Amino acid sequence: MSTMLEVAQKAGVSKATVSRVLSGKGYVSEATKDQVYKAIEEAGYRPNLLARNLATNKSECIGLVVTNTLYNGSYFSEILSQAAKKLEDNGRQLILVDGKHSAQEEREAIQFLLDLRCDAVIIYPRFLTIDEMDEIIDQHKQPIMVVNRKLRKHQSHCICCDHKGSSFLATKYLIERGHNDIAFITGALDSPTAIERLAGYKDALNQYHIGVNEALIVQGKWTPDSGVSAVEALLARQQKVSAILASNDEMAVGAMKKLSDMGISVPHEISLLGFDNIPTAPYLTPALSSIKDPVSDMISEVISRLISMLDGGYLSRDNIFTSQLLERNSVSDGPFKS
Amino acid sequence: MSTMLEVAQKAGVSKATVSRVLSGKGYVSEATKDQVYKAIEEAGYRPNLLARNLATNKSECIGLVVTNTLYNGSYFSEILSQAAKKLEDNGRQLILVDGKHSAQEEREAIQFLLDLRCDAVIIYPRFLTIDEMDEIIDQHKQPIMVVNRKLRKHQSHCICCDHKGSSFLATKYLIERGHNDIAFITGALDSPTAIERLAGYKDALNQYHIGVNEALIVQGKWTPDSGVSAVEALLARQQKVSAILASNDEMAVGAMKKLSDMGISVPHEISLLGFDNIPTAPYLTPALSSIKDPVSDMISEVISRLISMLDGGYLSRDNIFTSQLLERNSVSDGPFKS
DNA sequence: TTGTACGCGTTATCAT
DNA sequence: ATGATAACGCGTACAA
Repeated sequence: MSTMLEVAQKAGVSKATVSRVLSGKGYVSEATKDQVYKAIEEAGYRPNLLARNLATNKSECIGLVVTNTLYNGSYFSEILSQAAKKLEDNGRQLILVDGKHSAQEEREAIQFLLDLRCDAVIIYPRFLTIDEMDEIIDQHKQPIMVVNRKLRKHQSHCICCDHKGSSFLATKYLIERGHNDIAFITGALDSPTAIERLAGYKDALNQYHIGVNEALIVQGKWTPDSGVSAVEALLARQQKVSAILASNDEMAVGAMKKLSDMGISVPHEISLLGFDNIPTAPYLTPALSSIKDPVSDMISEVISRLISMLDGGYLSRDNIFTSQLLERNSVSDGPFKS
Repeated sequence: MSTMLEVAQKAGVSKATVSRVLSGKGYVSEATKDQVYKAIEEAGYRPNLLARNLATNKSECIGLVVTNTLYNGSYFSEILSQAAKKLEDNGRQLILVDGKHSAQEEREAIQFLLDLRCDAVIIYPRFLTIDEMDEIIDQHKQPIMVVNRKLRKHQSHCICCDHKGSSFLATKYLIERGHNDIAFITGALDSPTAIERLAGYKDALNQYHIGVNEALIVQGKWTPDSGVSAVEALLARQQKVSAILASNDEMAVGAMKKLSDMGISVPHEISLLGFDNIPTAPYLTPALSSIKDPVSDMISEVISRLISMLDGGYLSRDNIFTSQLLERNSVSDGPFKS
């Protein structure tokens, strides 16, 4: 690992000059510039980012915290893909660290990124509460953006979408197609998203004067397997069911698997809806792709915002993604039979 | 951002003492220890990792480079999940950076990680050649481990598995069930993995004296959509087909979608196999889950090795994962009908 | 047991 | 246009 000093000596100049050549800041003659470049080449020199970042207190990279329980989600790769691509265009590096599985560890992950002097950090939280995050944002100078949670205090530091509204629309869609007995598979209920989607379902039923039948609501855990179990539980309850709305695609896939094992052809005898739009799900039934995954859109938006904060001035929009997503989430018709 | 110096002053001691308290190295009396901790608390002090790493030339974290074209793969989340969990137990941080989409950029990603002084870096390469990687490993002191590629020179720095063998077994499985007209959907042929799987297919056919019919081989691109296209291409060729082997699950899913659109029930009229074992695929047909994804196993193994290199001495096993995987890849029976 | 002083590799502010 | 030199925040011999 050769240092700047070695390069300087090889080139017969001072450290300062080498630094100028590398940064492009300050005047330096073409002649010495060439010498320096040659010396860099010869020495196989690489700037030490730690030293540079220590001196400048910047790092040209932004951090992302995701709890590793979410790594399993099929849409997770989509998130990363989005984020990396967007940042790439901006010349910054995305670095991902694991939020593990507790509020404390999510906190530490954020700290780790900040301790590395990331220019900003994005968190897709799972355990931290809104108030905790508001507090964390207060305590740090670097921008900290929160995805999929509506903060109380720092509204411009978060971005979220209307899960309740989407769920409402999905339910409404089924109702309008003549379904009165719509079962609902929830996500894990420690998740705000799960709760909101459940609320949207209930709202729609109430609004159409159908009424909520608790026996039609079964608790899932976001996984395909829990979708299978959910259908089993549903059957055990002996309820009449003409449609099932699952809180995400993976559970919908599991549910469909179970139904199909029992000889029930999904697109015909029963309607089945999921959210998210994971890569392989569209091939299961067109109905599944009718609602787009909002998460990657949120990531995309948050990065745009971050970039303009870091590069441009400090404009602080309020979070407004809700209405746009609601619009997009309108359910398409598709070859649906009830 | 308070510094160590501030803490020292608050506690009425020197920087060195604070440093000792934090690191646990060297003697320090309980009394001053308490004072220091109190001062740390009051100041809300956080060690600056850049400074620390710069001074020690270590970082307690290891880097992972994955080309973002692979982010889309459904098994990608599995890789991360594995890696993060394993490292978590070891008290290290995993940081992921994007290898983007060229050899040059993969190179830069590795450099970035090294420049950050990661203790080691793992690369799941897509564009770098074996020789280039051997050279990179030569040039750096930090361990650089390569996944899914067999290096020429640094055999102990890579880990791979026998894609050809797996493919051979899968093909053999179909042959033994009476199939003589087995179509094969390749992956993108710029991928060594794709080529090896194709080779395994051909070997099996030859070994059983069935002979390779080029008209039954159709080129895919790893995606579900390309699986659909592949089946379409196959049909256009008017060949007799009783089974299809796809080079990964996503293409298998696409293929099944197409077949099912045409009214062909997959488990009955035709056999369909994929690799990988992605989360939602098992629900499509049991056949798809018959061959396990080797990638996350490789990652897991490489991390184990890395940990013993970093923590323990420098034992250098040769890469030997092949045989184990071959064993595991044996195809299960499942409700398969030909 | 604690403090001093120097080094880690850069950047940045002065002079020159 | 270029060169000293002081930060940046921390670790660590060495001395006390």
